[in-house]
Amino acid sequence: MRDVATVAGVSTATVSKVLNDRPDVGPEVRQRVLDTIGRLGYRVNTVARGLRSRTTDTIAILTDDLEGIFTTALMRGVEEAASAYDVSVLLANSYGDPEKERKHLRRLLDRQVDGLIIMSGNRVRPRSGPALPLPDTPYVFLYEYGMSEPVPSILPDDCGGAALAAEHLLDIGRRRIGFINGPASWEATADRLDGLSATLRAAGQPLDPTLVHHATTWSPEDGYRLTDAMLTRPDPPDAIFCASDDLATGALAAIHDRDLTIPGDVAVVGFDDRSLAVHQRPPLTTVALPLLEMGRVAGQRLLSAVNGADQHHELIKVPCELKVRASTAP
Amino acid sequence: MRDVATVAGVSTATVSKVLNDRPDVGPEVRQRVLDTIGRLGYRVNTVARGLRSRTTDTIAILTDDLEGIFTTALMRGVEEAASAYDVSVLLANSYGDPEKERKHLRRLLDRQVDGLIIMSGNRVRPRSGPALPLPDTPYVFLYEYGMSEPVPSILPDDCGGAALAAEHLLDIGRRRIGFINGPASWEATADRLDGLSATLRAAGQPLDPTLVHHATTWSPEDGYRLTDAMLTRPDPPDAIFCASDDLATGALAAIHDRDLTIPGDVAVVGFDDRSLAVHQRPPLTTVALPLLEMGRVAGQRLLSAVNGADQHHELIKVPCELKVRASTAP
DNA sequence: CTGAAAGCGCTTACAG
DNA sequence: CTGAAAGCGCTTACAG
Repeated sequence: MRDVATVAGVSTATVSKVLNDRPDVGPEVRQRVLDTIGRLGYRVNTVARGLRSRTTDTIAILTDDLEGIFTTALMRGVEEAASAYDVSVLLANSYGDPEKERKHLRRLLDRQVDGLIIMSGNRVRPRSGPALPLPDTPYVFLYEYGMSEPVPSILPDDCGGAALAAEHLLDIGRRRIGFINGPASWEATADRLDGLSATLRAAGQPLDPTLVHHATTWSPEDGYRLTDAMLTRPDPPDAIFCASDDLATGALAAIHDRDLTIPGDVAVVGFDDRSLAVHQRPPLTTVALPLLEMGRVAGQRLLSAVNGADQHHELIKVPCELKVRASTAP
Repeated sequence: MRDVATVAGVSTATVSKVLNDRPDVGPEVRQRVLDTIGRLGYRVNTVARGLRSRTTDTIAILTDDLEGIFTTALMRGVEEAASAYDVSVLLANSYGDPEKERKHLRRLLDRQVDGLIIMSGNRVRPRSGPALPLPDTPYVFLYEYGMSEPVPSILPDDCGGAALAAEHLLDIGRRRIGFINGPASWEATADRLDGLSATLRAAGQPLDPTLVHHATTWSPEDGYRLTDAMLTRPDPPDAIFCASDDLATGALAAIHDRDLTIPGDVAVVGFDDRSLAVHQRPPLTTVALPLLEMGRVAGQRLLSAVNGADQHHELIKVPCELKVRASTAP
């Protein structure tokens, strides 16, 4: 920078002003400085800038599960939002261990990160506050939520997603809708049941409680078993909504094995929109978790907090999207 | 830091020495400083340290595919290695776009990262050098390789992995081994064929060329089709090795559908060890890609380069591991 | 063994 | 509109 100043015949203060697009620089001086910077290939030292300006243009993702099936899509959303503002993203993995979380937080604070995204790669559930108090550093929760911390939590709208599935099944004329829910220990399952049941009730087609099952695992095997059981009834369902694509995969197999047609005899809708959904035979209609968008929202909310926006306790539910495929569309 | 110095009655230079475990501090002074640091809850400012010491204890992962199926495991390995040395990891996603890669590199260099891991989340293949010359910043390639850059590339040992599968099948007495390879445009497929064929030849049981197939996609459907074709032969194989778990999934289904037993009539081995492998019926024996270990090795090699170790052009092949499950073990 | 001084590369009041 | 000066919070020769 001193070199640039010397060559351009100005002070380093002026170079700095040009670099930071300050208005108080004359146009011809600005141009001269810009030219010199280009000619010399000068690049700002972000570390020095950070020391002086007390802001590092860096945020961190602290996750409990770097290998969760939803982690990458969430991270990509965050990275996208951050990159758009020339903010870099640090990655830290706590493995869900509070001790590791504390160590990472300490390191990240030492590094003067501007903000933190505390993220689960796993499932929506409440969690306690950060393992270290963060009085001066904004943060948000992503795909999990705080109970009382004065920050937003970014979540999928599971209830609304299930409602989309319900409306779609009603639209295509289904009247007996079976529901295979996931393990009750997953909070999202309650929301998905609520969305389905409220929508059907509002349409005057209340859910038959004997057609509602809680699987004990998310596996295709459970989906198969529960679907098969429903198909043996004298009054089998004409549609089955599954709370995950894995369950739905099992449902498809069970329907096939009984030589029923999909969606002719039984329509099937999944949840999540994992990559396997589109590869089913027939391709599976499913409710897509808005992971990318959730990541983006988390990044944007965090960055506005970094820039001084107020934060308060808040659950932000990002809408899901229905992907209609052949398992409901003949 | 000045506060600590004042309270402990020493100079900031001494505090710094204590912080950095320099030997030239008296034991009682050291203890006094340590106590004061604890009492005041002092934390070093990494940014200031970085400015002065010209090292940031930060490396970056620059990937072309943040959502690749192998990305998270690779990243976790890198994160683990870095964390062990108290080094932080920045994440950047180029989407495989050289222009984006250049932009990210520029930003990362401005941030004075100590080193870079240039990673594919996709597949092994050669690539050109970094989109920006990196004269002063060490880097390594991960899950892809440079043609001539003087740096190591960390890759899976596909050839050795296929050899493991071959040895295992010979061990359990199989003599007619079919091979369903992936699309030839993936470099790894050549290595996997080599490993299989060399091992069988060495054992005096050369591969029957009519039992070697190149699928056009990695999909279960292709695995099904090619397996089914082999099973209609008068001399069907007693084992099928597939170059991916997805292909193997199709193979399992085809064998089932012909009412043959696994592994009794036909043993099946996959490749990759994706999570679906263990959930097959029967659970699938497969060659595990050493993703975690590859990430670790990449991190360690990079960090030793950061610490001054010499680098040269080198392909580091990390051994795969055979996971024996019920599809070969009765 | 300890400390005074310089300096890493910037930005920011402030004076002119 | 431009620049001299101070300072962000550390570390590092160097002197004692």
